[in-house]
Amino acid sequence: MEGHVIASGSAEQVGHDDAMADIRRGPWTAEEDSMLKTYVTIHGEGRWNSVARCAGLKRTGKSCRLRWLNYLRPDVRRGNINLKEQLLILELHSRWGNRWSKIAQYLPGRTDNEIKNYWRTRVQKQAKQLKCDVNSKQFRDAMRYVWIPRMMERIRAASEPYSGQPAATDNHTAGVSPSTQVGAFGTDPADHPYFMPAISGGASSDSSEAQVSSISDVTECYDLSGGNNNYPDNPQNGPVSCQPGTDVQPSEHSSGWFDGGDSLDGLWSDENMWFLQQQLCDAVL
DNA sequence: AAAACTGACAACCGCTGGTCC
DNA sequence: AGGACCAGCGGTTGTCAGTTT
Repeated sequence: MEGHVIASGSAEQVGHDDAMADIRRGPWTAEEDSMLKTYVTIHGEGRWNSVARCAGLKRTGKSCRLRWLNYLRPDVRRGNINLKEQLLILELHSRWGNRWSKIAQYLPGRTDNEIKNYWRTRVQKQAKQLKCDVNSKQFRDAMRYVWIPRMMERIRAASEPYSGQPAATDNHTAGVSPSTQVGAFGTDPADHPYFMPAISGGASSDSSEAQVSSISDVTECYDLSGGNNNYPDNPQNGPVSCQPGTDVQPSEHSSGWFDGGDSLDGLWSDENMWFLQQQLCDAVL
């Protein structure tokens, strides 16, 4: 769809010239993308207002910056967020809350906008299904006791190509009963071989600051790694990133539950939901 | 086949903090 | 000191493709 032109500037950063007179809004065209990309490639990022002006774009500097960072930047990754990335997002969000840009720093190629959208569309949806708030203790427990352990189990299974069970086969399809597949992790996170200390620390606290371990604990303990040091806070011991080359990918024979969307659906089957609600009720009582 | 609904994602908005003059 | 400008952040909305009815 073509973007439209507005007659007057928005309140944001009202400029001192009349460039605001015909600012385009809405979806970017291929031509605009090309103009912006060419300009930034030659002149570099920054000074977005002048980028917009000098590149001949009838956009705000803000809009140019956003388009570049979220879409045109060469290293931006597109496509489904894989399990490792999902796990990292859950972990980092449990620590920092809605600090999307900070979280995005640990997922190279992913933008804060993408992570924010993931959280809103996938994670909040599950909270809604459980009839609890995404920030509630109940939902955090659900993540801790079921969601994250299952994700880690899947990642582990995928990293062991043939250890008795196909790496990319859901327990449903593998014929494991619902009660077994969930119950195998127990109700005590400490029972679980992949229990995450970082998250357990805040178990009884609503404070996201409470008893958190270093980021490196998470990935070092569970070896999500592919070996990468691209971490702003801790370049030497930072968490292992989700580089394209180290993604957990479905095998040729997989049923595809490693693509972003399916993985969550599998985790939140009716049986799992029932189990979760039972657990949550028990926890409350 | 078409309308209604839903989910995913792109884009915008308001606000905040930093820098410069 | 304080105003103007700017970059960046997080929340929200708009759009569109896919799905369901």
